[in-house]
Amino acid sequence: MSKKHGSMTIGTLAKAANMGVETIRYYQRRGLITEPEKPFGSIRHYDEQALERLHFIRTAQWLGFSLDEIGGLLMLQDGTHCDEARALGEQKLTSVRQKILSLQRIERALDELVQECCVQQGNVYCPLITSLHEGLEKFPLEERP
Amino acid sequence: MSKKHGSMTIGTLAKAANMGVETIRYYQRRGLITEPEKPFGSIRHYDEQALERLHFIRTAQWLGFSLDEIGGLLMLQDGTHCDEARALGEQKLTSVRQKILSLQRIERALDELVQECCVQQGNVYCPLITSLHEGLEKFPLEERP
DNA sequence: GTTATTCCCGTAGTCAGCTACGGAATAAAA
DNA sequence: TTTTATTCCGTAGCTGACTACGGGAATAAC
Repeated sequence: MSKKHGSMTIGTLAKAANMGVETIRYYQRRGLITEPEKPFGSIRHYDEQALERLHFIRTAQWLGFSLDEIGGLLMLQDGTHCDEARALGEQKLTSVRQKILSLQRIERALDELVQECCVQQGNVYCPLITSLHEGLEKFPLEERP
Repeated sequence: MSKKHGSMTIGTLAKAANMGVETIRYYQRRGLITEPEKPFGSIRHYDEQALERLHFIRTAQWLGFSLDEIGGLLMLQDGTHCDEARALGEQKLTSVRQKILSLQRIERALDELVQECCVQQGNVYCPLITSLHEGLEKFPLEERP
């Protein structure tokens, strides 16, 4: 914690990003973050950008993007492929919209179920479970990847 | 397709549930569905209940439950644990809602960016990714398991 | 009655996304 | 300066959710 941010070792970076060192190294191997050149001696140093990238990866991942997809997003970064970037961006936009729709359906389903579960106290059968059996059969099961 | 439903072989069950035989056998191994006793000869027979259970599993899975969680739900099935079931459902509901919000932000960002990307030809930096970084920094990163 | 499926069962492989191991080199703390 | 972290790097292992393989038994189709 002595150096200004802008020069973290992989360990401190990992701590800052709240993930393991090995995970970062794994992302490097996957090409998701670039391994900084190491100076004469030996140890590599990472800057704020790397941390941001890790945050980005985690968020995108949480949103349901695979590491490959995230790699695609990150490759748009150099700015020299604006066309491809736009294409990929549009593609992602479509998939994001689909995900939103799916999640909204899920939300409605779950919401209904939880409501029902509150109301019918003292029932022998939990309506959540029953609904999962009965009520959800009409839901589109096919749309999962 | 000769026997009345109530006596399916694993293959027909698989077909009815639209999944592979191996998947069903896998669920049996995981304890998600009980393996019916096999009569004298050799072949096991499955009834409607098994099919329902498979539907349940698939639906719950679609709702974002892991197989372990589904196992938990199935154990609550006796109806005496309605509270726990509700809690589990509410938990999922919360996380689904958060995901929707995040995705909607990403959607807006992507949308704007794709627009901008068209306009600003010849720019060195693609505004798409930059904004993805900025826009996402405020997101709740901590809530992932 | 002879093929051809289908079932049974165990084991093994796959894919994504990590996580751990081990041993040498280097940096930080005492 | 010695001890104690940390880093580096390759390789191997793990978890979740399947998916496939192989060989023998049982049943269905012709």
